[in-house]
Amino acid sequence: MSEREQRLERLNGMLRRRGFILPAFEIHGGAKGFYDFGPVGGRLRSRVNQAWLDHWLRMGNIVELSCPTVTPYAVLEASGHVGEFSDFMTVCGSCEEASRADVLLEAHHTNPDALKMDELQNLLDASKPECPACAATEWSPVEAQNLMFNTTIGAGSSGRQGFLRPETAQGMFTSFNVLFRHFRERLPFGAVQLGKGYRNEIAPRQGMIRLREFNMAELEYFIDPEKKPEPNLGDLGDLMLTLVGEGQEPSSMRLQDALDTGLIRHATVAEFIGRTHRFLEHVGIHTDKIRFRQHEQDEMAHYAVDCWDAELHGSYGWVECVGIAHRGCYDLEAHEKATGKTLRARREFDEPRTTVIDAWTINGATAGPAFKAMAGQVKKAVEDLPKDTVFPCTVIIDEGATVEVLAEHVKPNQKTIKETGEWYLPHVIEPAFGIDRIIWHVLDHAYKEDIKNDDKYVRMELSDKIVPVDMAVFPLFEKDGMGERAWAIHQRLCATPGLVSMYDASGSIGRRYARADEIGVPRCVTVDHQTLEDETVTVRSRDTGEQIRVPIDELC
RNA sequence: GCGAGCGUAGUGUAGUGGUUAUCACCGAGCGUUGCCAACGCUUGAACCCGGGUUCGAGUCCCGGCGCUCGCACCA
Repeated sequence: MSEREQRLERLNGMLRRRGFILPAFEIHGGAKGFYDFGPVGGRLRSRVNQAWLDHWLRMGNIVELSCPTVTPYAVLEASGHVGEFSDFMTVCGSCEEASRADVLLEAHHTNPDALKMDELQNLLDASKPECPACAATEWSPVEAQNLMFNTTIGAGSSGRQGFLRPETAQGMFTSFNVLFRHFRERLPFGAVQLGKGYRNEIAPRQGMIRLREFNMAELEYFIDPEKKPEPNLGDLGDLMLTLVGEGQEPSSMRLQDALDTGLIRHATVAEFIGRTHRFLEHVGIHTDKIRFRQHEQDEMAHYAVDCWDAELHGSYGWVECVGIAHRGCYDLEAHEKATGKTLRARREFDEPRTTVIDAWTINGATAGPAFKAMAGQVKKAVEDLPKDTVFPCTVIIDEGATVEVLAEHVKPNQKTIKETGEWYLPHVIEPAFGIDRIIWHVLDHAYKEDIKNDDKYVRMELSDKIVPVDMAVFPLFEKDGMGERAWAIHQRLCATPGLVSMYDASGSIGRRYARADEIGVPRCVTVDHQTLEDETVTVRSRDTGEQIRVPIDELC
């Protein structure tokens, strides 16, 4: 086993032992792809979440949403997830063998793979294929079976099919009109959401890297595709980043240069790459272990137009932890199509545009009875004819048919249309963060093994911004009133909003410092005899071991 | 999903069908100790689950679950 693998085993053991992250439901045999954040990790996770929220909310045009994790079938069908992630299954009523519905129906349809679920159901009911296992012809209702977790919304036969969401994004897209009103109809703006996402992975691996239930944090940032974003990135532009362009070797360059040379194709994408880098650095990711990699064309998800991943380097090599995707108008358009609702923003023209129409249209009173069902298409065709058309004439309508249009069917069409603006589908830039993967790398990067007295001495060099425990309070001994004094200080610290303290009185003082170092407590407060006399304590720093004496009142 | 290996206290482990399952760290209590994993005593805690073979199973067999790796899948 390599030294890297041994370190990984020691790290994993410590994370379990000290309550950072642990396999879930272990006393029942465990469940693949599910982890608990323990008594230490739970606080770490919420601190990282809060840091992430603060990071985006400071932009000033971002709001936070919280949408359900249970999502109706139709939403994810519209988004493309059902089609992209699903097979349709049905179970034999006799032998309970599961079969793919489209495969059963191959003899009854030229391309059953393309059918929607209800079409498959209808065809299955109509054609009654034989079960390949037992030749029975009774089938259970068709169900979508894929990487999304299935569930039923409501009871019994009145239940609707739904899924646990595979991403938080869709709830933000379906909320677009609410967001648009909230922001006084002015783009750009964004919505963020922190929450659980679910994917029924075939093979969860590598601990926290591939989970079935995971913490996601996504920003959907809506922009006007015709309005060029500010090409000057300001101080973000000076960030030196490791970038891996499509088909290229990694190279280090200024973010502004990457945008100016066209390596990064869109200024807002570049801006978010910079902001993402800052966030990762803020929570304690080592900047020399961050790189941004552009997706290959054939690698991009079904919705993406351009995509960069933030990859972090750790015990599992380079792992993608953030995806920054230019999704175009894919999602809003998809939900528009599926629902018939409008999900658009308004763009006012600098000058009102007037269109003068001086041509022909149909005369409804005569053309209606003459063309009946085709009248609508005839109208469209006639309105496309030039002004100098002479009737009667032959026009070609949509379906390729030709019709004879007489003079009595038409009348001159003269009008002036004034438009002050237009409705358009905004484009979306989406930074999507895998919080668990980021936390894993925060822990991996913070884990330090020093040698002390020939032993490995473990210290988590976590950022103060996200440490699970801010201070630990120790009585030198639990006697002469030192224990009571220390407990009172501990309670006072815990009563300070945003501060977490830990009390520890067991074992020698050195052992307690070691325990605190192992979970990354930045400062340890020790109550000794002098405390009882002058109300001061020693404060010892995690990374230097230095101690200073401070009055209790100045602790917080 | 397929194949291979593995599964013993909180952690790391020993255990070649036969006592009360080994050792270390660890946790808790007491004592000692005036600030960096100290020491002594006491104590806590495990054979993944289920079935089979056997007089007897941690050990052998079968199934499940979990872990690791490879392939496949996914992004």
